[in-house]
Amino acid sequence: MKRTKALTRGGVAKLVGCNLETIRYYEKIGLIPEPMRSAGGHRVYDESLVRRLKFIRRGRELGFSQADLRDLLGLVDGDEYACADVKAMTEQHLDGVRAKIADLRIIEHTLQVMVAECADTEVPDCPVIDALFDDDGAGPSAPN
Amino acid sequence: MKRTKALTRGGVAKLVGCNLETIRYYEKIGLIPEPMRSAGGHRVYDESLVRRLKFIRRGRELGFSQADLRDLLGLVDGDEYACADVKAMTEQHLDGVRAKIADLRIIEHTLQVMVAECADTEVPDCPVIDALFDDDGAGPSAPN
DNA sequence: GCTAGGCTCTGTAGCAACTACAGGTACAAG
DNA sequence: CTTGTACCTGTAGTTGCTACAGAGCCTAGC
Repeated sequence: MKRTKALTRGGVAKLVGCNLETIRYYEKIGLIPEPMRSAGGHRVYDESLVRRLKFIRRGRELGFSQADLRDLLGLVDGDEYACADVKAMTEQHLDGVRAKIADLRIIEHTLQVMVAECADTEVPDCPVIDALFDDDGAGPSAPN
Repeated sequence: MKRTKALTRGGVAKLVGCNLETIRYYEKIGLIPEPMRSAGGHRVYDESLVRRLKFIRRGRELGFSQADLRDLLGLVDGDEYACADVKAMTEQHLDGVRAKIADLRIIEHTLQVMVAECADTEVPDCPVIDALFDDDGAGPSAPN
């Protein structure tokens, strides 16, 4: 009893919840394998690809880069992946996330101070503009 | 007494602390005006451009997009800018920064839990991988 | 069986925000 | 006057997608 009813790209996109072009893109960059084709050349997917795509999308949601995911999937694709490796990668990624949060908090604070200085009166100079012109080094380590 | 000793692009880059190609790029996208040229075609800058570039770099450090900066600079370039507008833009940006922080904190928490579940023993399944395969909706609103 | 429409195919270009390179020219120091 | 550095131009690469055009497939209704 095969219930797989020939998943199309659009169907997969709907199941996974991503843009259908994203699937072709992931194929191009090698995150997912090239699927079977119908007689007319249309892609035909199976459940395992949906699973893989969900893994990728979830990883992306959590901020893993394509390179990270390539590594993680490489481990998963192996017969037996090293749990310690996965943990190490995740911890490293976690460090990156924390660094980003720290940077953003500095930015938040700086912006907050800038806004707070605005008296909303008709002062000749805008404190926000002044703050932008004066580079007093309250910037994060790596912007964006 | 003019002390402006014909700033070159490299000199400006050094003063501002950015890549020299960035300057040409900002010129291309219209964030800075096209400068004077020497007889041989080399760009010649003055102090006002350095000031403008520092403004842009500082804004970028604080996470303002090019579009934001275009708007801010548009206000500054006007004879008299509306302080309230600047404040509104900054507040809006601040909201965005806070949203990003909130998202990253969710990610941080999720990753932390994933890592914590790793017992570092030889369990057959890796909890991190499992967590990535199971999409239980602990993702942020806007990834990246 | 046939047709209309919707889906999918391909390659390519675009977004942000830069960075880097190649091949050629200007300029400044010695 | 030569040499070496800095600059000039256009273009391509980065990450992570998204959108388009023009063609071809596929299927549901008749």
